[in-house]
Parts: sequence; structure tokens; C-alpha cells
Amino acid sequence: MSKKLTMKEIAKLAGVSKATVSRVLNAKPGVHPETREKVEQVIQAHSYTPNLVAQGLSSKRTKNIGLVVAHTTFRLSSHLFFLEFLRGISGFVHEKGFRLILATANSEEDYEDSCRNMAQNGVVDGIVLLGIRSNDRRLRYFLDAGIPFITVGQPIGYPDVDYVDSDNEGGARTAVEYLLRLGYKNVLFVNGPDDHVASIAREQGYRAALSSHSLPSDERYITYGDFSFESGYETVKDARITGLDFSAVFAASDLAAMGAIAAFKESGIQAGKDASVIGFDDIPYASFVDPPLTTVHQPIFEMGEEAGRLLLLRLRGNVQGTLSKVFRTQLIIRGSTQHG
Amino acid sequence: MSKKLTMKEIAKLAGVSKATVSRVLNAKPGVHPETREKVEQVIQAHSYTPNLVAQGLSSKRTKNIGLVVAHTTFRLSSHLFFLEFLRGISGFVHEKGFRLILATANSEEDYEDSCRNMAQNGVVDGIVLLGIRSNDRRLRYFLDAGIPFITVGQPIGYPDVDYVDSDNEGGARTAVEYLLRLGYKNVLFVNGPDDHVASIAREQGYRAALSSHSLPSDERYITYGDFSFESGYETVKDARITGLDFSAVFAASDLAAMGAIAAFKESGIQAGKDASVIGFDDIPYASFVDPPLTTVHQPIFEMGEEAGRLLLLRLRGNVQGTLSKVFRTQLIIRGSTQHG
DNA sequence: TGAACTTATGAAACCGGTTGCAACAGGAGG
DNA sequence: CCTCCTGTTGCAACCGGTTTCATAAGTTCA
Repeated sequence: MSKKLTMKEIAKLAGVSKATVSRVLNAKPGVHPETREKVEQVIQAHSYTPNLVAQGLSSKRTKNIGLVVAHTTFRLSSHLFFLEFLRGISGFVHEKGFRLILATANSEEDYEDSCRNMAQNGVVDGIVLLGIRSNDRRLRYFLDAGIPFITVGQPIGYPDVDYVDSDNEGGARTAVEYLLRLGYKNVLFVNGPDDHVASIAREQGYRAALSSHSLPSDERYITYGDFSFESGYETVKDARITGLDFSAVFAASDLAAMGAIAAFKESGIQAGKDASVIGFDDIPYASFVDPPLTTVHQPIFEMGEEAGRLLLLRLRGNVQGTLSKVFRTQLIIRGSTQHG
Repeated sequence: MSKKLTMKEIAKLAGVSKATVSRVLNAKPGVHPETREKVEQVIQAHSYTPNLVAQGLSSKRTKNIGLVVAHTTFRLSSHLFFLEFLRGISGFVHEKGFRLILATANSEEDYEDSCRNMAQNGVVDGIVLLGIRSNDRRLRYFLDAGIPFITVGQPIGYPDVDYVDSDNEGGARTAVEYLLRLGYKNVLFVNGPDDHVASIAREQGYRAALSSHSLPSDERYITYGDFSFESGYETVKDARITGLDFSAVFAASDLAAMGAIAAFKESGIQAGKDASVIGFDDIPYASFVDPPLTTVHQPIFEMGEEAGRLLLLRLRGNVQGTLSKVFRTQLIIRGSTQHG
């Protein structure tokens, strides 16, 4: 455990000044090739690496990206969306030499604190925000602090904010239209939280599908939950007790769809035969369950990569206007919908 | 977007020196109550927060914890172990005022780099290592750099390293003994990678269970995979083709167990009736699939918290000897094993 | 051969905090 | 009234880098 060398010591060993070592390290011009060579040798020999904290202080760029996750998103340990997104962005930013700092929270207040801290403490160069709400007031922290950030999901209420999203509305519409074409008259919609931006878009898609088939939206068939298994399960149970007449369900998450399937099964109704259920996300588990889940695929991994890409673009600074990218969604037909 | 104030400016506004502001901020003694009050007011009024990077540089403590995940662990997007662990440690360290920096990688070399960087660049105070192997040589980076770290899973080959773990051996043994008591003579073991520390312990448990029933270990029934769905599926398929005679499977992950169930099903064999399958982990999905999975529960969330707790203890410095905690595992009997 | 220009380099200021130490004021004790 | 102590405070060095600017050395050209 040799003590860590500093730039000054490297400089002395190479017989030059700190400034020169710094120039060599950052591949700056204006260093004689011979000098550069010599310095590089010393660096190699002692396998010196600069202290990134010091570097961050003086250059005002830490190469840290903050990933802030709304606690409601994070709490659903089963929310594989997050994990897949993380894989995407993590790989990308690391490749570009950035680090990822995770800010999560166990409560709404902690979350608020997380946001404020991230915005103000100077530790991160930019931020990715996951799980935002409509008119989310937390965005103000970042805007006020003047720190670059990008949201996942369209930032309703903030037209000038960068974002990545998937075509939630189109995906929902396609799914519901598919159910209607199968002949179902009533489609129970198990949505996410009503102020979640993805929920809002998916609800628009649901309504659009009904409209396109000249059907009115019956509000009793539109319900809000939290994307969980339980929310799908309970909603279907309750709806049947209430006497609603349906055998098709569109859920805003795969987990909720699995809950719906389980609830049907308890009443002796088999999804894929006597009923149809469609989920949303296409998590890796979707094809493993029985019946395999028909669902709306969104390219979560790619969305993660893209969020990283756009944020880094913004950080580099030479962009004007707002950056955004909306990914296509795709209906994946498996076994939980009636065939033919 | 008001420009961020520095400590010097706060000092001027309060009519004191930087040093005094620093003392107030860190609740150090030796400041007159009146002065303290005044400084606090100015801080409040401008909602000043210190620059954590500068603080990190001068105090040599960044309050960052690195979470390094072996790429093989991370690549399995379906590996809910990671997510649940993350929830545990993340909540804990944030509560203690630390941040979590994620280091992951898409390849073995990237992973190696990640480790080296984390160890040397001075950005983190301590490190949590997930997914280590037996005699993992990457630990040397951290030992050489003299940076505190803790591993998840017993660090085979490094007796003086802190760790948290679950009783993998006991859990495996209990599971296999349960199958043997149900009357199965041959239990196919779908293990993880053979150099993964958890795999090693689970294999010991498997063998111990056979021994305790005076059965020899038949090596043909011990197979290695990567914890994935596919590895469970393929292994069962192959084993049946090879002509092995078994209708009980113990898998080292829930996913692999689900794969095994799927493979059985394709041959018209129903887990829970004609065959028995036990998984490991008890991921949240385990109870949602059909049949609900009998599995060995390990308290992943708590393990995450504990890893954070022990590492922070170590960082505080007033501990001698090595820290470790092994959590109990528990067999959760659901529907994928034959009843009675 | 000297003026003008380039290129290579180091000294020193700076980033925004923490901390050791000296200085200074006020009170106690002799 | 002087000395000593204690409690507050600020100065300045330091953490380990980056960057500006002055200077020295070497080139080009008239």
C-alpha cells in the first residue's frame, strides 16, 4: 500500500513543474515531445492517477451524473423498468468517462431533500430524473440552481426541458385497439398514478382507441393504481364485485397485468382463453410467466443510453433548443390475449 | 438562478471570517453563541450550502460510497437480487448522509478498470463489492490502495476482509433435504458459475444434504450455469435427453427454477404435482408465477442495509478485527414442490 | 545583426473549503 | 495593577489539481 503520489511529486521526479504534468495529463498542446515522453514515463512507472476530487474542484467539472429516482418508482422493488434503464445509462456514461451517482429515497420528504442537495452541492455535472409527475415542482430546484438535467417521460408543464420518452400514447392506443378488434366491448384500464406523466399519456391512448371505434369512455372502467401486482389484482377483483361487465384488461405495467391474470384465475377465468390481458413495458419476466404476457414493448435499455447521450450533449454545451427523443413502442402478442 | 455563494461571501455578509463560518457549519465548539446565531441567519437567508467537492478535497472525506457490481451480475437484467440489495444499502447510506456511486461494466475488462479507478481516484471513501469470485484478484486493487471495502458473499481467499453474506450452505442443505424427505432419490442441481462464492457455498449445502441421507454425490446431477432462466431451462432439457432420471430440481436462483419448471412443462410434467422444483433468493416475483415458487428466502434488503452499516462502521475507524454478518436463510414452501 | 514572433516552461493565483496557530479581549487571582 | 488563563476569532497554510501570464529560448526575416 504505497502512499498515493501527488502531481507535485510526479513533477519533481520528472524534473518539471506541476503545470507541465497537468498539460501532459490532459493532452494539452504546447509541450515538447521529449518532455511529454519523459513525464509519461514517470507517470507510468508510478502508475499515477490524478485525484479526481481536486480535479473536480479546480476544473468545476466532476464528471459525475446524478440519477434521481422518485421514491414511488424505487419502492416497487419489482419495478424492472428502473433496472433496465440503469443498465442502459450506466454503460453509456461509464464509457464516456463519467460516473453515476444514485439518489433515491424512502419517503417523499427524503426525495425532496435528495433533489435539493443534488441541485446545490456541486457534486454532479448533470442530472437524470426518473419518475416525474405532471407539473412536478421539484424540477424548479434544478432550474433554479442552473444545473443541466433531463427527464425520463415528457416533463409536462416545462416545455423547455430536455427529455427522453417512449410513445406511451401510441402504445396504449394500439393495445386497446387490438382488444377492441378481438371483439371486446369493455376494456378495464388499470392505470398507474394519475399524476405520473406516463399514466397520463397512456390514458390518452386508451381514450383515443375507444374514440376511433366510436365508443364513449366509461369512467368506471378507468382506474388508477401504482403499477404493482396488487393494484392489478385488487382492481380486477373489485371491478367484478361491483358488477362491471368486462373480460379484457389493459394494464399500465406488466406487473399489474400479472395481478389481473391472477385475479381472473381465482374466478376460474383463464387469460388467453376466456379473457384477454395486456401489460406494458415488456420486462424480461413477461415471457416467462404462464400464460406468456401480451404487452407493449418499450426499449427501456435504449432509453437509458439515449438519456445519457442527450445529457452529455447538453453538458458539452454546443446545443441550442431543447433536446428530446421519443421511442417507438410495439405490441408484443403472446399468450395472455385470446387468439384469433 | 442566483449564482452560488461561497463560504467567503457568507463570511463577509456575516462580518466574520471563513474559519468561523466553517466552524458554525460543522457544529464545532469555540464559537460565541451570538456569533453562531448571526452566521446561521445569514446562511439561512441565502440558503447557502457548502460545496461538497471542496469539502471533500480539504477534509479528505467525500462521503461517497462506491458500489461495484461484477458485470456478470449486472448483465442479468433479471437479477432482482441486485435491485433489492440496492434498495437496502441506498436507503441506509443516504440516511447517514452518504452518496452512492455505481460502478458497473459491460465487459470483464471494463469491470477491471472500474475497480482500479474506484480504488485510486479518491472519489469514494469506501466500497461495496458485489458478485465476487473465489480468490478474486480484483480485491488486490482495493487492498493495495488501502481503501476500506466490504464484500457481499464470503471473500474466499481473503480472511481479513469484511463481508456480509447469507447462509447459502444451510439454505441449500435445507432445500435439498426437504426434497429428499419428499422421497426423491435424485435431485438435479442447477448451480451458478462455479467460481462464484455463493455457488460454492450452495454446492457444499447440496452435498451435505446428500451425505446426511447417506447418499453419494453423483457428479452428473451437478451442473453450472449463470443463474438465468435459460440456464435452468436448458439444463433440464439436456439432462432429460441424456437420460438422467430425476423429477426434482434444486436451482441456485429463482429464475433458473422458473426455467426448469418451463422445461418440465414442455414435456407435460407439472411442477408441484409430477415434479418438484426449488429456487433460491425469493425474489418478489416468486409468488406471482404459476405455480408459486418454493424457494430459499434470503433477506436481501437487510443484507444491503447491513453492508452499508458495517462499511460505515469501518470508515469511522474505531473497530478492530474483521466485521462480518451472515444472515439466516429460510425455506419458503409454495406450490412448485409436491405437497404431502 | 537585431526586431518580431513562436514555442516551451514555470511561478503563482485560484477553485472552496478545513484547520493549526497566533492574537486578542476579558475575567480571575495574587 | 500585573500576570495568567480561557474563550473567541482571524490569518494563512493546505488539500491537489487547472489555468493565466510572464519569461526564456529558439526561429524567421528584413
